[in-house]
Amino acid sequence: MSKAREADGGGAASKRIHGSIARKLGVAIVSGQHQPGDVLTNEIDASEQLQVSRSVYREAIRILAAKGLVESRPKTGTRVSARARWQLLDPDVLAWFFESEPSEDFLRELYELRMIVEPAAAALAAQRRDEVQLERMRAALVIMQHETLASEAGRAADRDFHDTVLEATSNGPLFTLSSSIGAAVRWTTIFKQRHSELARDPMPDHWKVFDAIAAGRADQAREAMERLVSLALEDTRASIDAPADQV
Amino acid sequence: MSKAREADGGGAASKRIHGSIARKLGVAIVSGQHQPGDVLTNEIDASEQLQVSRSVYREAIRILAAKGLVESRPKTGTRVSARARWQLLDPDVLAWFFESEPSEDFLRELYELRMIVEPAAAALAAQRRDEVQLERMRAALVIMQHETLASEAGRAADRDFHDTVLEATSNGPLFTLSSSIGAAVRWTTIFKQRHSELARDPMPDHWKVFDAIAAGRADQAREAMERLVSLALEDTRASIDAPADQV
DNA sequence: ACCTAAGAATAGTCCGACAAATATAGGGCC
DNA sequence: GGCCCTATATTTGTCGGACTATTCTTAGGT
Repeated sequence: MSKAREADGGGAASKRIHGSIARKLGVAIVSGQHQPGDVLTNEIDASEQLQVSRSVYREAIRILAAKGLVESRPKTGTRVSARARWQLLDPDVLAWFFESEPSEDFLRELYELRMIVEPAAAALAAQRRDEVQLERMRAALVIMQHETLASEAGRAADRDFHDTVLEATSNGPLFTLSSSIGAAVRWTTIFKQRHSELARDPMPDHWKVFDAIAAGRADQAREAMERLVSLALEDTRASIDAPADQV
Repeated sequence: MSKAREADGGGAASKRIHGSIARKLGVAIVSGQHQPGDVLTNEIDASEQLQVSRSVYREAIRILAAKGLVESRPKTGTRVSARARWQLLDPDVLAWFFESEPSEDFLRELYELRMIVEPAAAALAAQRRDEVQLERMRAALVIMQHETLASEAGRAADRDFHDTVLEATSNGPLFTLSSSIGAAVRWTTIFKQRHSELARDPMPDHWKVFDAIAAGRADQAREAMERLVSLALEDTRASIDAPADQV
């Protein structure tokens, strides 16, 4: 599982060298390979081992520090920060988590967050969405229905739907969570698909959310989204507990 | 208002030069001085204007890029990203916002987020808190009661209480929001205090939340926290709408 | 036993050069 | 005349090395 993952691994962060170094170190940290408190190899040796210049290595460290994963001080060196300081909702950090088979606990916690945020967001979206957003939600669900979650296009449409709901809240900080929730949706969906197709058809739940938002019924939208997320959680949990099909 | 602000301005990020440059640019961006889409001065000229080496300037840019504020590409240069990409919940980004008088809309959005997250967190905390966390909440409230929100110690205790509630959810991603919500609490409280003391005594609301969490009553904790946040919102709104006392 | 000063290790900063990427403009071809 | 392709200029990206500032540690002095 430490093999190159093409889902997003070659994507945004790893075009430049400093980005790929940051990703490599980030994955090593969030996967527990470097524990909080551990001191990293000093810049000179580390950059030598990684075959990059010290400048590049330093820029990678700056990225990690900006996301709360490490802290640097002269003489002491660069050490992994306490987990409480990690920006777990940062899209990159989240992506790094999912590059190395996250723990079941972590998945559960993410679902818990979705369970808090998404129903409330759906309620706000029902009150504030405009026609353009509504149309985008509808289009996303249509694509999702045709393509199913087995294809990347279908999964992208799923994320697009959830993103647009967040966007329709007209709440900037809340919308920031869409990249986090989107990441959670993306990876957990892949987990589900990895096992047998015992997963239920997700479309009826999605349409109910959409209809409520379209009708402007906040409470109904909240409840529909609650059902959607909790059912998704059940499916994910089932596919984790179940003996793997193709390991 | 562009004067050095000592509340946290000289604190964590600005000891090293690259940190202070990142902060300076970050503030310029979130305050609208550089609009999304704008291209920043090229590295050579910019570092010259700022009187720092190009390496330092580049590390500052890496920090901003890690937080989603800018994107760099050869030939095109470094440009301010669309607002939707900004990691608005990052503690540093939030701090930069509050260094330059955030808009009323932004405050309202943050309260809306608190209104979604904190009641749910209180409910979870009621079910999961351990004795140590309970004791820390109690101690924080005692300090808050003695010091009042007029002193920094009192405000720190207030933040500590809210932090501990988040922590008691035993949910890592959720706890990540504590630094964001803590920042919101910190600055909005200062706003309230800036005006006349028409603010209500916040202690009864806080104690009700505490009692519910101590008793393990999830629903009661949720409702108490809902009241607490919505009353705080009212106070903040009132002190913004009211003619300023000392401008 | 405690305080103080010297030393060592590390990140931080600076500089200058070259490489890679990419948008743009210009020339050649159809 | 219009389109494609190539050359070029601009900007970030990468490199290597030197020197500085910070701070932990250790040895020495009181």
